[in-house]
Amino acid sequence: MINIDFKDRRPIYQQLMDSVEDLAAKGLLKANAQLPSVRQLAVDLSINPNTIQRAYAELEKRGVLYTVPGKGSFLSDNRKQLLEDKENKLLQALRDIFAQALELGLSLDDLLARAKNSFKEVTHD
Amino acid sequence: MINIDFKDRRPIYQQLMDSVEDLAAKGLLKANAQLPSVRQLAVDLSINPNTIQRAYAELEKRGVLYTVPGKGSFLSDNRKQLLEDKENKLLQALRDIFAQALELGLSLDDLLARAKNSFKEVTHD
Amino acid sequence: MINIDFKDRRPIYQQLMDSVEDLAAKGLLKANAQLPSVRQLAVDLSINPNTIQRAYAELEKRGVLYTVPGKGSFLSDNRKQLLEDKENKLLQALRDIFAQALELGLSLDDLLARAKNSFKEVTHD
Amino acid sequence: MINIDFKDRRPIYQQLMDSVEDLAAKGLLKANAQLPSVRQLAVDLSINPNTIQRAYAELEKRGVLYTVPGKGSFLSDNRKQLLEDKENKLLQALRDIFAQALELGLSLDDLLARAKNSFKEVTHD
DNA sequence: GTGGTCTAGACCACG
DNA sequence: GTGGTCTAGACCACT
Repeated sequence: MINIDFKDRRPIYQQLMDSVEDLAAKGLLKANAQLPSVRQLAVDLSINPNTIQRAYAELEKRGVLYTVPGKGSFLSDNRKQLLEDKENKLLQALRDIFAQALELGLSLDDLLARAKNSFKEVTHD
Repeated sequence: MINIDFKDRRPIYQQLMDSVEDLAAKGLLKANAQLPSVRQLAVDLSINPNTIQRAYAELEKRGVLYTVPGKGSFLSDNRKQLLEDKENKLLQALRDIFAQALELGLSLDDLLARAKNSFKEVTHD
Repeated sequence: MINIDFKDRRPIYQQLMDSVEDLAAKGLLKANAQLPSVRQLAVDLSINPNTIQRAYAELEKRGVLYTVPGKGSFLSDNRKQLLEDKENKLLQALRDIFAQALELGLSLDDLLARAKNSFKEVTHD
Repeated sequence: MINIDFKDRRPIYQQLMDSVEDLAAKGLLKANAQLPSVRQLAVDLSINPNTIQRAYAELEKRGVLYTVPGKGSFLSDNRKQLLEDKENKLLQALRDIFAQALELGLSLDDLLARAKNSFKEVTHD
């Protein structure tokens, strides 16, 4: 369910956070479900517990999960908010791309059409 | 022409490289035009000369510029190649966004339409 | 009467102690009234009996309640003392706030007036 | 300027954050001033660099400081915002106290008057 | 020199 | 068992 890519430039704790957020946003983890314990996940992923701890702590500050000391970590009930946030990020990323295309003098519609085509090819597998 | 943002997360040498590439891709710097000397740019931007040196060295390795010992650094004549590269990067970025939208169950057309709309509003200034 | 908030940062045994002390100070629990048994409360609140045990033990150490082996736990007759303690805590908290306001250069009277106003608004329900 | 109390219950990194925020809010540290380096402060306070690093990282996320990798950490220019935040925290703390006093049946004006009096005595030194 | 990440291992509080 | 904090020491990227 959670994969770490050691070749990825992003730090491990960041990859972890993204994984958990994705799982939550996609609904693969239900609200109030208990997450693997820091130590267990550390063993499973062959990662130092401190690194897991850091990811969980940041996710708690962001409201993605809540933690009950001595009991464990549990997913928050905010999938809707998560989805909204991710949607806004995608929108902002698109706008940034649009701006760059504009500056380079590229046709936006042409670019989008080509992106769609090559995307379909890839996902036809 | 070249601005450095110290609060930007990207390293300074990276920002420098991006700036030069952008200027070249947009045609604001012509082929074979002489670039500011390492020392001059270091003074202008209040940056360590080593940092400028690194950026120039990387850009030379990428073929964006060439250096004539004792004379200075000059822009290569490869605007076409640069534009193509940037276009491919944008396409790849779009495909990544498409994939994420798909995973989140968002409507791609809807997302694109909204991005276009909010983009137009912003750029109507 | 007693509520536990698992998302509260305070440990559960602490929340329990605070609840009992509050009920006693407010007079909602009379002197010598019998408290729920450890087992009963553990079931009611879905909490580990050890946690209840710890809270009761601490409360007994503080003189808030007394335990008759084989019969149960009963509230001590010290509401006056409890009230005084809580009052002193509030006074100390106020003094701390005053000190902080002073350090930040805020007007104490102004701050108090605004706190009163916004407090009244909230409690006018 | 920065003191750590090992008897304090608050974790060290938390004390550190509070200290820096206080210095910034009180204006004892000017905007864009460079903070001691992680390693230097670690030596000065006899604390592990990781702990300093953690405090600085959190302060950066809160916008209290910004960091230029390879150069150092610098105070952000947001004293006004900091002061406002601290003021709101004090207001909220006051409202909480008011609510508790109300529940205990204490006279708010009486409580405030006594707090003021005892506060003056202490600060008359 | 600077900050950022990670590991290993320890100790504490909580349930 | 759980999470939270801290130390020691290492390595990396950046200036």
